Amino acid sequence: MDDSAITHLTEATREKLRQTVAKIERLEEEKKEVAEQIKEIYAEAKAFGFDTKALRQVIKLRKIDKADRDEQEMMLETYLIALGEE
Amino acid sequence: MDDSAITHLTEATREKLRQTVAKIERLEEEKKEVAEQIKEIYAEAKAFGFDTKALRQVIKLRKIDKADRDEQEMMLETYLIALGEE
Amino acid sequence: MDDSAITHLTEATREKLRQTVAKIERLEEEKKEVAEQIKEIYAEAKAFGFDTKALRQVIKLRKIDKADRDEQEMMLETYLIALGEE
Amino acid sequence: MDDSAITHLTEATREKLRQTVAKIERLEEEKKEVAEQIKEIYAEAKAFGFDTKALRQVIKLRKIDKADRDEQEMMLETYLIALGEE
DNA sequence: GTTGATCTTATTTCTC
DNA sequence: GAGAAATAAGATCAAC
Repeated sequence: MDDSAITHLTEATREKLRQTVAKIERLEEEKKEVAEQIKEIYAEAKAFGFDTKALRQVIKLRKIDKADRDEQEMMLETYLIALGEE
Repeated sequence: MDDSAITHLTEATREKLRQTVAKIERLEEEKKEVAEQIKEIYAEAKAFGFDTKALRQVIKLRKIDKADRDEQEMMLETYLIALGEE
Repeated sequence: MDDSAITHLTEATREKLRQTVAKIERLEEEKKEVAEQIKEIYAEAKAFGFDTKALRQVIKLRKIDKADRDEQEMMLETYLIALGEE
Repeated sequence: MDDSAITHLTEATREKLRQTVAKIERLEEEKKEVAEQIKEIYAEAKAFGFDTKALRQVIKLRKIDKADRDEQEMMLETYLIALGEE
């Protein structure tokens, strides 16, 4: 960050900026960690013998379903059965 | 994933599948929440008067800088080994 | 894309489609050739005794540096406008 | 590039290294340009009224086909007809 | 309402 | 062949 560029910001504004950047970077770090945990789950599932491509499809279908349950009834039923839920 | 493929999973395997799906969905929920928090920070910053486009650039630049710094740490050593010399 | 959808395209449109597909395929072929040339350069470098892993890092670092420089050019100006100051 | 790190390379080797890096960077630039040209073709096709999603599928199918012609005969016939080729 | 930007997912590619 | 990285594709959302 180039000091000369922000010299004429008030100290309060500069402080606000610093905090904002810090918060965003911390949250992005968190997000990254969660994303890595998800990858780990998929890796474990694969090691266990699941087809991760199919697994991803299931997740996606269930996600669509949550938003759109009414229009997708047949599909819903299909994958609920697939997951062994009745 | 088709019905016939699933039907003869053992109950243990089906249980494992259920747990895997549940874990992934929970983590994706977490990730989504963090993403929303990030959006909120940007919204607040905008309300405060910051230019969010520029703010995003700052974040991005700092990320590049960090990658750059990390890489440069490895680099002196690497160059020597790397360029065919010891 | 289904048959019935295509059948009643005009000949002019079909010709346009053919040309479009041909152009894309030619360009993808070109891209593939260039990628192969890059691989060859790395292979030659390796044969010459260079450590290709390090070479790749050099290329990558220079790319980051370039992105960094480009971004920094925009940055002074951007910061000022950006951070809510004129 | 840190001079002190490569000082003890012979001038010939350094020159070779420079040329290698330059060649790779030039080729990567070329590759990038070709990729941009492909994007342009898709943009033009879209402006013309083609469904780019379908277009991408056609390209993909034809690519698979090239590698795998025998196993894909019915599919092949379908999209050859679709493209108006007999 | 359409382009543009961002973010995420998916596929491919490369290396080990 | 498996894991990581690069590239491409698709989806989403804001801005003009």
